Amino acid sequence: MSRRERLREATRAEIKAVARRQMAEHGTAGLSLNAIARAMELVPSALYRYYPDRDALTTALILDAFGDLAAAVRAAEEVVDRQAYGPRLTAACLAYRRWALDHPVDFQLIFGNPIPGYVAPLEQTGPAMEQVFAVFLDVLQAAHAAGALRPVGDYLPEVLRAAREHDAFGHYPPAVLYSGLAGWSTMHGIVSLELFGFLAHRVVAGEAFYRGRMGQYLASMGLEG
Amino acid sequence: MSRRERLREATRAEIKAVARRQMAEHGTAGLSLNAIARAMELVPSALYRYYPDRDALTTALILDAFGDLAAAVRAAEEVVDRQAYGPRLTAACLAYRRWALDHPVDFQLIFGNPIPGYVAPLEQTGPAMEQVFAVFLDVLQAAHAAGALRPVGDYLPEVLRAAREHDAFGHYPPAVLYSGLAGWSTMHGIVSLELFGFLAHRVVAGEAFYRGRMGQYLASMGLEG
DNA sequence: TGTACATCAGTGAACGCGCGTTCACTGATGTAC
DNA sequence: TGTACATCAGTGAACGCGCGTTCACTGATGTAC
Repeated sequence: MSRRERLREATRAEIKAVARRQMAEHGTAGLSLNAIARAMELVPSALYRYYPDRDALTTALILDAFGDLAAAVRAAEEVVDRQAYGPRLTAACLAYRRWALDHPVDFQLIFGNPIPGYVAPLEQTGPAMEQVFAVFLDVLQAAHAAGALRPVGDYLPEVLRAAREHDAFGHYPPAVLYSGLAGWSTMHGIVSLELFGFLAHRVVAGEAFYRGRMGQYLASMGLEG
Repeated sequence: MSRRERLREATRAEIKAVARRQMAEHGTAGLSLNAIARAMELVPSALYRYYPDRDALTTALILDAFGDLAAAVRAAEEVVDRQAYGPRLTAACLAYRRWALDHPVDFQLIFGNPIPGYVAPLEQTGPAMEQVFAVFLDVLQAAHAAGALRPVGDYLPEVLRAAREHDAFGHYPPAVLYSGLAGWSTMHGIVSLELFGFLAHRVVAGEAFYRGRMGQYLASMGLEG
C-alpha cells in the first residue's frame, strides 16, 4: 500500500470516526456531510473524494458496526472451553448486550430505521448482519452435533425457511435455527427496551435481569449457563 | 361542545391523520408541517392554530398511538373467560403483534427513536406507555392472586424497582412485574425484528413462530395458552 | 539526480431545496344586546 | 330580527438555516524517463 493509499485510508477512517461522534451527539438522523466537513476543517465537497454520497458513508458505518459487533461476540465466545456450550452461549449473549450498551448509536443505526431517505443495500448489509447471527448458530450447531441440545417440536420446518437453498443458513438443522432465532429475539427485545429507556424505570440491575432471562433461555434448550 | 369546537377538533384529527399517512410514506423522520399543510391545501402557518409547534404534534401522535395499542390489546383480552389466564395472555400477546404489523409506523414512532431533534416529554409519554403494559400486568396479577402463577426465584427484589413508591407499578408483586417484563421484552424482540425485516428471510410463518415463543413463555410460568 | 508530466487531495463559490417559524392581515363565523 | 362587536380560522409574504451536491480550479505529491 502506497503512502498515498495509506493516507487515503486514514482520512476515510477519520471521516467515519467523526460521523460516529456526530451521531452520538445528534442522533443517527443527525448525520451530515457538511457538519463532518466542518469538524474536520475541510470544505464539504472535499468529502466526495472519499465517499460518492452520503448514503455510501452511511452504509460504510453500518458495515463497520456489524463487523465490530460480530468480532466482539466472537471474541467473547472463543475464550470459553469448546465443550461448554452453555457458557459459550452465555459469553456471547453477554457480549452482545455489552456491545449494545457501549455503542448505543451503532446499535440504533443497525437495528433501527433511522436515516430519513436512506434505504440499506441488503446485498451488503444482509451478509454483514448474518456474520453476527452466525456466531450464535455456530455454538448451537456444535451443541446440537454433540447431542447436547434438547430437541424442539417437529412443526419447525413449516415455520422456518432454513431448508431453502438461497438462505445463508440453509445448512443448519431446523432445531439450531429455531433456537438461534429464539435466543436472538430474546436478547434483542431486552437490549432494545433497555437502550430506549423503557426498562430503566422498572429494573435496577439490568445485567441481572438479562442474565436471568438468558438462563431461562438456555434451560429451555437443556443447557446450563 | 360548540360547532366551532367540533370543527376545531375535526381539523386537529385531520392533521394527525395526514401526518400519519405522510410518515407511512416517508418514514417517521419525514414528518413535516409544510408537507402536511400542502396535503391539506392549507398555508403552513395555519397549522399553528392547532399545534404550537412540530414537537407538540409529534407528542400528540405518540399519545394517540399508545392509546390505540392499549385499547387493541385490552379489547382482545377482555372477551376471554376471566379465569382462563393463559388464553387471556395469549389473546393480549397476539393483539400486540397484530397491532404492530397493522401500524408499523406508529410502532416505530413509539418504540424507535425516530425524530431528529425531538425529545419525548416523559411525563406524558410515560403514563401512555404504562397503560399498555398495565393490561399484561393486570392479567398476570389476577393469575398470581389466584395462585395460578408458578413462583420465580427470590432474587427478584434486588433486580426490580417495583417496591419503590414513585414507580407506577409499585403495588404489583415482584413476581408479577418480573413476568410482565419478561413477556413484554420477548414480544418486543420478535415483533421488532419482524418489522425491521430481520426475520423475514428466516421465518415463513411469523405468527406460528410468535405463537410458539409465547407458548414457551406461558409454560415457563406454569400457564397454558 | 533532475526534469516533465500525471495524479489527485482539497478549495471556493454556487445551486436549489424544504424546512420551522414569525407576523401583520383579512374575512367569515359566532355572540351580546 | 337586526345591528355592533369579538373571536378566530386561514392568508400571504418573508426570514434564516442547513442540507446534499456540482463544478471548475489550484497546488502539492508521486511517477517515468
